[in-house]
Amino acid sequence: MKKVRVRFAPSPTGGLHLGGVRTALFNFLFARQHNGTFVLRVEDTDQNRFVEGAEQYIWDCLDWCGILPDEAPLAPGECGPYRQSERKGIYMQYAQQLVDSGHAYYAFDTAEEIENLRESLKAQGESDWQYGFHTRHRMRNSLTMTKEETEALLSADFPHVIRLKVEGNEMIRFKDMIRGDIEMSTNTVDDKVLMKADGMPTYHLAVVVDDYLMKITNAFRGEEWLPSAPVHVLLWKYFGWEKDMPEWAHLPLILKPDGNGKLSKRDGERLGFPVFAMQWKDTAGKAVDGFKEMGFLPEAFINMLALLGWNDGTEQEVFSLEELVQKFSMDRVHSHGAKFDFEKAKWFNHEWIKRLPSKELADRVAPFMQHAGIETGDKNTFVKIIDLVKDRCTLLPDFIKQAAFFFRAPQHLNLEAVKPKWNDDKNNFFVALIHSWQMMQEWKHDELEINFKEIAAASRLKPGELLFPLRIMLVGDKFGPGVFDIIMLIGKEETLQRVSKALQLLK
RNA sequence: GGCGCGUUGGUCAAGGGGUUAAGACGCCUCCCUUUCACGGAGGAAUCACGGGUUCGAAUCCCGUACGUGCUACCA
Repeated sequence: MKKVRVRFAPSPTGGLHLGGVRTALFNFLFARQHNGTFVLRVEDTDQNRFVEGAEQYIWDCLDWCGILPDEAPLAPGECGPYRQSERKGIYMQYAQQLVDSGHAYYAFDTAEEIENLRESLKAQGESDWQYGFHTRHRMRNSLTMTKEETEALLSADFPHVIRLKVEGNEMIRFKDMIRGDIEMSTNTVDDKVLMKADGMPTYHLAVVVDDYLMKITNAFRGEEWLPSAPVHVLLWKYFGWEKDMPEWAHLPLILKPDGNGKLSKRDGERLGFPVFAMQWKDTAGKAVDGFKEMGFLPEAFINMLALLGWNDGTEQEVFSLEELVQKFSMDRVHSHGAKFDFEKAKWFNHEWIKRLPSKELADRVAPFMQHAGIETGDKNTFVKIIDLVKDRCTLLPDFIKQAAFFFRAPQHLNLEAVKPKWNDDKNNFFVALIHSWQMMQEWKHDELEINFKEIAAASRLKPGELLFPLRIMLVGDKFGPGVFDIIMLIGKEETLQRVSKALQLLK
């Protein structure tokens, strides 16, 4: 049995999309599960689309998610280099091999010529033109020219590409781990360009050569690649590497929440949710926040992504990375796309906030608090606060509102909620309460509560109708954990100060 | 247009011939809590449509419709 090797092969062209992270995740899970190797290969063969910093960014995203690869440009292994631009020199010989064996040919048609031809045919109502087995004989290529003519053009460095020569009327069959047997006719696949005029390989040549050279055993990619899979299968065959061809798995698409179609960055902006894992700054300096900045825990992000197109068949929905490694299986991945549901994504985060130990959570929350100008101070106290409010927080920034009043008196008191039922009796109660609490030797939860109830009873008022105003005085509004829990944490001095101040305002 | 892939509630989905068609999110109604949450109980699907096969079909087969992807010297 061959050692499992998988690769995530993104193009460094911008922010890392949800779907990309999921592909990386499935690769990671599969590799870990089979004690295999997870490779990150950067597919930067398109020099026009190359974006500075995108590669480091991809690494950072995977790092944040906790699914770093074993081999990558930044962590070289045996099969480097891991950037296709740096492998430029090795593709030509393989393309040449195909030319020599008659499976590829030189084509000298310029992009303009082809475009013009396509346009004119379109005008005649022939819209499905493609450079292929029934048209290649009308074009300028080494199949239609004499050997001498071809040689002359080549030695004169006339711009050219190398195209795959796809024979017609052949059925290509291959197995997809998710969809089972797939069958397609070569009649619908065109003579794909293998080597571009700039000397770079196209995706088609590069994936096959690199997957072979990197000994990839399982190739996972998005469903949008399915139509060109025959090209790749053909390439594996023409190279004579058929027995080493990886097992394919074409992952279902992640669709936009409304309507249909692939989820795009624009949808996120339009509907108000992130699409990238982490913040991406484009070359113009415009930044788009990702799940991280939005306050997602990587545990939740990964969990949510795993369940987008996969489930283990039980009712379990919350999985840790370790559990996913254990339970993930490609044959339970769906063959149809799923609409992205941001509400459900938030639910996953809420679940993870509730589950993560408060001590751990505190470290994740602290940066958000600091960003809001709140110093979290003593860690033990902060952990207690986190423990008290975490049920109420869905995204990490929610902690700012839910916990701020522990650190500073509320800026604004929602007295409107209290005033309608405010009266002298209540006022007198609080005056008595302040007096009594000032005398307290020890500041203990149960004793404070007992004392509170005693004074209430003496004032012939129900504790409930007094607890509510007290909450407003301490928190500023109608939310937060138990009033006495709050009192314990903010302490005697602060408690009495807030109550006194509120009483002034209520006069 | 051609080719591929797909189609169970608003969304994610379990289900692989016989079930009252799970569960989750969201929504709605209650309970708990005189806050907000958490927690708990409940409510809502003629399984795209039409034909078959079968004693019996969400499940198998064939059509149709619809959706989506690809159809670049982009990946």
